[in-house]
Formats: sequence, C-alpha cells, structure tokens
Amino acid sequence: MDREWYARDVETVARELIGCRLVHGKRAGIIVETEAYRGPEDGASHARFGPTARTAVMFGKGGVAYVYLCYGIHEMFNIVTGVEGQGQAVLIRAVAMPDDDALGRGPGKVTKALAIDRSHDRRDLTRGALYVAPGETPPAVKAGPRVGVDYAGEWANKPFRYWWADHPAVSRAPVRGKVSTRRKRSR
DNA sequence: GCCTGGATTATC
DNA sequence: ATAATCCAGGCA
Repeated sequence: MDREWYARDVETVARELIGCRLVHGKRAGIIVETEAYRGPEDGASHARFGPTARTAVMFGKGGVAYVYLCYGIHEMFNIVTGVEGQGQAVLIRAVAMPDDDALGRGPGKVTKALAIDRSHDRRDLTRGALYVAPGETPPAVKAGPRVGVDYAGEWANKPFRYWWADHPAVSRAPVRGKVSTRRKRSR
C-alpha cells in the first residue's frame, strides 16, 4: 500500500486492513482483526497525552510502524494513519497464518508470528521488508467495542474494533466489565 | 526521582 | 483469579 492509502481516516484504514496481507520478509499472514485509535481526544489511545518520546511517531505521517512493549512482556504492532499531526494508529490484533491458525491470534501473538519487535518501531511500511499488500476480500466485516480499554470511559464503547466475521483466527474477546489485571504490590 | 498500572497471555 | 515483567508518564 502507498502513502495515500495510509493517509486516510483511521477508521477507514482499520476497516480496509481486514483481509490484507501483512508481510515481513518470508513470513506473511492475512489480517483478520484490527482496532482504530483516533487521536489525542481518544481516551483509550496512547496519543491522549499528546506527543511524547514514545508516541511522537503516532503524530507523524501515515504508513509508519508504531511498536511498543505492553505489560512488560508483549510487543504490539500498530500502523500510523492519517496525515502529520493527527495522532492516529491502527492496532493489528490478529492475523491468519498459513500453517497455524492459533499462531497469530491476539496482538502479542501477531508480533511473535511475524517476528516483529521494537526494532521495527518507526519503520516506514511503504518501503522495505515489512509492509501491507492486497490480500483477500472478507465476506463480512463486523465492528464492536475495543478490547482492554475499560479505563477510557465513553471512548471504551465506541465500535472501533473490526474483525473478519466468524473467522477462526479472530481473538476471543474477554468478558467485558471485568477488570482482573490488578496486581497487588506488597506495600 | 518515585510510583502506578497497562491496547496481554498463560497458567493456576 | 493472578503471575509474569518493564517502562512510560504523571506527579511530588
């Protein structure tokens, strides 16, 4: 995909990424689940604090990778969209791998399956070994609330998550309304 | 500087 | 239900 394609609105790109091929060298998978993060006004987005050392890339041009470490364990792959200053990005939550459907299920698994890590942060996706290409046409795409962003108030309910309807590689959405990520610190 | 808590996943 | 594991960013 070229710069123009990525420069469009984040919701459009997130929706159209479903069915596309995500390629990294010899590895590739079909994207079956994404989430749109709208910009500084989006209470669920890393962009909500404005540009910082980590998130400045989100405020740059579209078609660039944003990769960050989550929970100290998992690396998450995002694609910046829109034009400079907007702060939009799409999280790739699941890909269908040719051999193993379970391999690309869940955002932490996507980076594992395609060997993407923080060294790819800020990588230009319009040139090089990491890129998106046309793939298949999904029979149906559904939309619903994003996963794991209950802290974001009204923004948590917006239907910014897109997935290939009934595809087996789509991540299982956890039961919402339950927050069990609290870890007690002895103090 | 210190401290909180997370765009998650595996296992208990 | 909770451990694993680390660092960004708010606040003092």
